[in-house]
Amino acid sequence: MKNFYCEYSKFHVAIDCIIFGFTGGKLSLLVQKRSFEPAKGQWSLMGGFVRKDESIDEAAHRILFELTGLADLYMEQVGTFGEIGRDPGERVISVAYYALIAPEKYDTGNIRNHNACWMDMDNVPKLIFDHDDMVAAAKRRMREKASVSPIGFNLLPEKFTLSQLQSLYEAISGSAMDKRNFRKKVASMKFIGTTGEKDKTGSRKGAVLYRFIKEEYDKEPEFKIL
Amino acid sequence: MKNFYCEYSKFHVAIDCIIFGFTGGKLSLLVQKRSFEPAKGQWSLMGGFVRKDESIDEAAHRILFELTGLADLYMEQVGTFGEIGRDPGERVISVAYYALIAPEKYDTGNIRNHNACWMDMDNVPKLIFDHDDMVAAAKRRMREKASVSPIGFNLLPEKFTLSQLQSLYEAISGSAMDKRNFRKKVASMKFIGTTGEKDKTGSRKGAVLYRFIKEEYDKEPEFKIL
DNA sequence: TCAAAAGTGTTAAGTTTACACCCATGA
DNA sequence: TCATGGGTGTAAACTTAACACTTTTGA
Repeated sequence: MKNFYCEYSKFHVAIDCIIFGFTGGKLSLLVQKRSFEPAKGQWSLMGGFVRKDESIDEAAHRILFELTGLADLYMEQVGTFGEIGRDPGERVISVAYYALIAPEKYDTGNIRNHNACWMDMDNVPKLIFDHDDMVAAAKRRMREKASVSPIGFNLLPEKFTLSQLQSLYEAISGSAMDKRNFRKKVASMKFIGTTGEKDKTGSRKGAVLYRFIKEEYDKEPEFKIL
Repeated sequence: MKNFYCEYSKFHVAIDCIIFGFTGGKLSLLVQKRSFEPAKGQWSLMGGFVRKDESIDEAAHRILFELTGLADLYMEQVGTFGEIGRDPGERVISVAYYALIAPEKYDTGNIRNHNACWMDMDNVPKLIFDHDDMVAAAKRRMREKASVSPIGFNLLPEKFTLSQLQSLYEAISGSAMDKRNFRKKVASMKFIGTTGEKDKTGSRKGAVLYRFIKEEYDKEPEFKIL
């Protein structure tokens, strides 16, 4: 026997990316008008096929880079979707990843080139195949992770106000929070510190700008919000 | 263009199963001596390749059935492992699933036929390839899920004592619990009810046997232990 | 009769929730 | 001067954690 494996079937393996953004107090999703058959012209997640010379994580980063021009996005695998008929074109097994992208990093030009656009999270059109399931799974996973790990900062600009931070977590959890209780909790987190600067764009009074201090978090990596 | 997909690479896709058991107050793992190259004779997870005519979930159930003879095990996908050199034989992308198996269901004969055996959880030998990573990920996922959903009962016999239940959750969480606090919590869960029977094997006095009442749980599906 | 596991309540500490007003500023 | 978002503390409700002795019974 030269190679035990060769008698088994091989499959196309794809990556699909659920790309979350946050602007104007709302979560949004980056979706794409599909430019090839099957389902050409319909809305879908950004995706692509895994190549021989890359791991699946590398493939996910490459695909995301092609669309956004950004190489260092926070990404996490959600799960793999392998129903037989999920892609009517041909059997494809697809690994879903979610990514978090900060508004300051949006490269509108690059995104437009790919027929992609941001859609308000609770107003996403019907997507092709099982992409709606992928989005649902990604939301669930992202929410769980965000409640227990400081990944949310990847959705905010480097410097942010406490009101922004609160509205982010309200959007993630889908429920309103008490301002004073929220600020009390933030005050107890040494890894969220003031920059000394003020943001005057959001109010007449101006709000203090805070930042996430990774070095502090790494000293004592505990996080619990929501 | 006849088929847009055909220019892309195809991959072997495998399933690897992390099979958890619980006996004698300890979690255990079902591992297998590999009967083919590469890495023949070394310890590995139970696995197999996905076939053309089945979804990946179906493949996972099939593989588990071949080993255990059981069709209705609790299973959940952990994640997909796709590093290029993870299998030195050939490029294989592998989807890991964990399964929970109750001691009363152990079919020792069938398991032996597959060169498989139960290993005490914190005494598992070094496994091939990235199987140790898979086990670590599965443990993490199983613990998280078990703390918030009543999947643990899949590791117990139909009828169990409160001491058994407590030692299960101690094993899952890796930390001791207070007996009175634990029983208080259990008492507040309407979906854990007494059977009226007693188990005399574990002590002279005998302990009341309880059971998980799915119908009750479904009425008000909330669970929080640990 | 005694060893071994089963069973049983109370209190203190900590956490979470609810709640309302003053401040600073630019228009 | 006033409309707008920014900022601040306290008390009650609830949850969690700590803790030790009595019961039953087979060997």
